[in-house]
Amino acid sequence: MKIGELSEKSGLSRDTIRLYEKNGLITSTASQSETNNYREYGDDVLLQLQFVTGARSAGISIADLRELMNAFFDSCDPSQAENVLVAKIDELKERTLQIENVITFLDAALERVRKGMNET
Amino acid sequence: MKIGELSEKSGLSRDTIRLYEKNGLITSTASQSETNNYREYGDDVLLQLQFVTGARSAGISIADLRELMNAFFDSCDPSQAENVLVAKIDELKERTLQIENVITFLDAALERVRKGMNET
DNA sequence: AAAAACAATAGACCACGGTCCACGGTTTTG
DNA sequence: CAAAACCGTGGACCGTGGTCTATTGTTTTT
Repeated sequence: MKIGELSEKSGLSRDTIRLYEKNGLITSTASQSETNNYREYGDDVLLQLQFVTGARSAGISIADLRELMNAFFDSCDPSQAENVLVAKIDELKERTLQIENVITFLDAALERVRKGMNET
Repeated sequence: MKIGELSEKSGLSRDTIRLYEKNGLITSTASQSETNNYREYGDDVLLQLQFVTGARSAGISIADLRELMNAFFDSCDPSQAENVLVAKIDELKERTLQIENVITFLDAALERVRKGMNET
């Protein structure tokens, strides 16, 4: 499919898709026609974009994502890949801890607010 | 304490502390002396900064944090505060889901990489 | 063929979060 | 007192992630 359709299906703007591709998060196959240089995407790219979108909204940077992609697809140095993966997993677990910390705090605040409302 | 000491204890730069204060995440009491306008911070600010730092590293924006602070301290409209809190909590839970999603994916990738290494 | 819709590229632009710098004032130290 | 260390302010600056625009080229539609 071409970028417009992918944009439609993924919910991302064409610009964002091109940005992701430029940063190596997705790949377009060589264009079909000889007369244009339109990007052509396979269906798998849609799944990849869904993953990327989730990861981005989880706060993972594009650079990190690219590194992860490389670790995932690139078998040239498996022990290196393993290191990257382990490091990122740890980082993400740490992040969830922080978030849960904040949630706990907010829950307490919520409790407090609700009590205050009843007092009135 | 003055900003230098707070910077020392919090591990944040003076600039960052001023930025946070400008954005309403912390508050300094009026300066002691009449001749200067140095900021003066209470011990509680250190705790607040720790919270802010955790929240920031969890990917919560300064603007959101300010909103949360307002919801927390400001009792002028409790039901409004409650709404904000509930919304943010939901948002954070959603975020943890996304992160766990990514972790699962990375765990699978890790597994795969390790298998590949044994094959050799 | 002509118009409309789509695509590529480059570059400007934006918000965010944070750092750095230059300047001038204040306090502390020796 | 003099120098060093500290503080405040304003503005420039930077990287990140994304959007918008202008220009040009291609495909599709009528």
